Amino acid sequence: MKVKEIADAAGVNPDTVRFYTREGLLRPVRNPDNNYQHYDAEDLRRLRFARKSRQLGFSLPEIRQILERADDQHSPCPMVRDVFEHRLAEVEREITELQGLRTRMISALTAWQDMPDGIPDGHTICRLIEHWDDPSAAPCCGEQTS
Amino acid sequence: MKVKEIADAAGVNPDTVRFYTREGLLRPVRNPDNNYQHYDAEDLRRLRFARKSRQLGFSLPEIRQILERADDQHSPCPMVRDVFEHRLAEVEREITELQGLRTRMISALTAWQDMPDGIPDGHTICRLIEHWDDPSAAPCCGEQTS
DNA sequence: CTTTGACCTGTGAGTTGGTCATAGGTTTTA
DNA sequence: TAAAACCTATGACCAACTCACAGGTCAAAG
Repeated sequence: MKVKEIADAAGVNPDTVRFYTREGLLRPVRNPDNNYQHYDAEDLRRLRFARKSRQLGFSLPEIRQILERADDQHSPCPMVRDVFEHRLAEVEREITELQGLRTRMISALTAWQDMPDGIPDGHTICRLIEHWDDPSAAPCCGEQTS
Repeated sequence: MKVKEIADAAGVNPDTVRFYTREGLLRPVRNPDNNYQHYDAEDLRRLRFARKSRQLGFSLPEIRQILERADDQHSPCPMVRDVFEHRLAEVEREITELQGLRTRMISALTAWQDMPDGIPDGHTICRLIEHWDDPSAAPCCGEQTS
């Protein structure tokens, strides 16, 4: 298969195939006549696997690691379970964070209904935002939230 | 105030101050003697405003737009309300998506408890992932989910 | 007076996972 | 035979910073 063929077969952009090849996830053979890359069924399996893994939140280095372990005839699955559980915890943390943000935004919108728009007066840019209370900000001195 | 002073006052990295300055969010005056930037109380207000806006999910171009409107003595608040409501909808969409992912991950982990690890056999890399069912994938031909 | 340390400057690179543009070579189709 | 569709490699671009580098400035301590 040539680049566009494998890309279509997996439903991705041809540039993604080239990118994954550069990253070492796919390993085509090169035709010396025309310098084209040639992908086989194994590459397609790897590509589909990589895409599924991406949907599950794995990073490209993690995926490459899994593929390399599989190449060595080791079962990558225990590792997959491990990374997967970490990823699940992260997803849950993100959900909690977003829900907190959502709650704060809704209460801010409610509070704003009663506030006039106002013209910037040199001390206040937009009181909607400046008077918005951020509970996640440290209430104490010299914070560096980054 | 010099860079580090305003950065400390707002609890951010000095490089962030320089970055925001390059981006036009802050407008210090330059001391011709030593070529240093000099920030005043207005810049500190703008910086704090920008950081609060970032926490609320505004992008830097949006923040710059709000600040420019405030400079022109127009009230940016109606615009803020507008962008804010869009942002809220987006946050809720993200929450829904992450919750769906979480559900699928948990059911996958449960299903995996009963599956053997297996050694890669040239057809399967890791059946944990390859046999994971993605309900968000289009069931039909030639998808391009990008 | 000099040195040390903390600060300042601008520029450029790195982060993540691709996507797009460009310029030039090849193959297929009309 | 010429145009369309493909291939190649390289590098820029997205967001919002962060960090590294090389060189200039300044305050206090020795």
